[in-house]
Amino acid sequence: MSPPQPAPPLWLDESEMRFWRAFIITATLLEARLNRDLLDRHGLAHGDYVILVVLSEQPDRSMRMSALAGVTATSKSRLSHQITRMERSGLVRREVVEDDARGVLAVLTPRGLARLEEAAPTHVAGVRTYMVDLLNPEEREQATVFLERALKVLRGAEEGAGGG
Amino acid sequence: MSPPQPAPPLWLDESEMRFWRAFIITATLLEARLNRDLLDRHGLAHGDYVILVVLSEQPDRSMRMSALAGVTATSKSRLSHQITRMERSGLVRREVVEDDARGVLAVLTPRGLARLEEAAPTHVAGVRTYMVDLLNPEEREQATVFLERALKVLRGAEEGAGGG
DNA sequence: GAAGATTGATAAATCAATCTTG
DNA sequence: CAAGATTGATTTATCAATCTTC
Repeated sequence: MSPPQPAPPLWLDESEMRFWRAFIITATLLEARLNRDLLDRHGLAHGDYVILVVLSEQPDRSMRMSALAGVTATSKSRLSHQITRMERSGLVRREVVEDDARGVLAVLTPRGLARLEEAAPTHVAGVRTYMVDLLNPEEREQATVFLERALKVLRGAEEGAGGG
Repeated sequence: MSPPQPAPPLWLDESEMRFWRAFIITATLLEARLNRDLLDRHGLAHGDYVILVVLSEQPDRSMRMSALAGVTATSKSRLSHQITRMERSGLVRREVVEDDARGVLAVLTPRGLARLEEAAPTHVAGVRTYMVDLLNPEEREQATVFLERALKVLRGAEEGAGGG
């Protein structure tokens, strides 16, 4: 047993609160803004865009459903519905995995790739304007270190509470 | 007219991309985790919790709908539906504004306050564990400065594209 | 007619249950 | 029976239209 530690305060002080609010509101507004820009100019939701990007980066332009869900931080159920919609729009197609008939591959279609390339400049411009341009490289590096630390903690916390 | 500026690159480099992904995925997972913790332990959605907090901080424990929508970064339509649900659960009530019969006040009820106080420790613990504890005060201050800069840009970008 | 807010219809996300293969 | 994924029912979010008051 370790000696008794002072418990963390039960409330956030003003500085902590300011930080916390800035983070959560910024994240909310940012996602909404990128989503709106993509939707208005290219008829593509931000969520769909992310999936297209991830698939496009794979050597075979495809990924298993569960892996895709993990990378994009969405539930398997939600991803399944989403891929169904994207399939209907011809952006991706499903394919059964060789050697494991349980597995399903989401595959980027030529049409999906074309739509991605069309929308990418809008997205990149948004990411620059609302985020990247507001930090110099050193600050960005620091921020990334912090965010990846948080990511690690959050990924750890995911275990134990099922990801539906 | 200013002299021609070099255009920003059309793509994100690896460092920018890493930063961007870390941000968006962290934000997604964080909101999901806080939501889940509150829901599982207190039957309260994170969105509802935020509204309760904001109202509780007002001198008269109330706020106009449009102001509340602005502060919490949600659309007026969405807020209206949400307040209706919260009203049904007895967490808030609506009240007409004096001197402007168009205005509606969302008012925190005693029951809403009780539920907030009950849930707060869970939320605070989460915010500490997943965010605040991962930065020292100086880093946090820097991060806040950046986030508030982003917030300003995003709030500016909101104008011109209506908020439902 | 603009500001403040709500409504009802459609679309998307969540939850619990299910199906198939390993 | 666990892993991978889907389905259908319910809940929540979004969109366009509307209503009332200034």
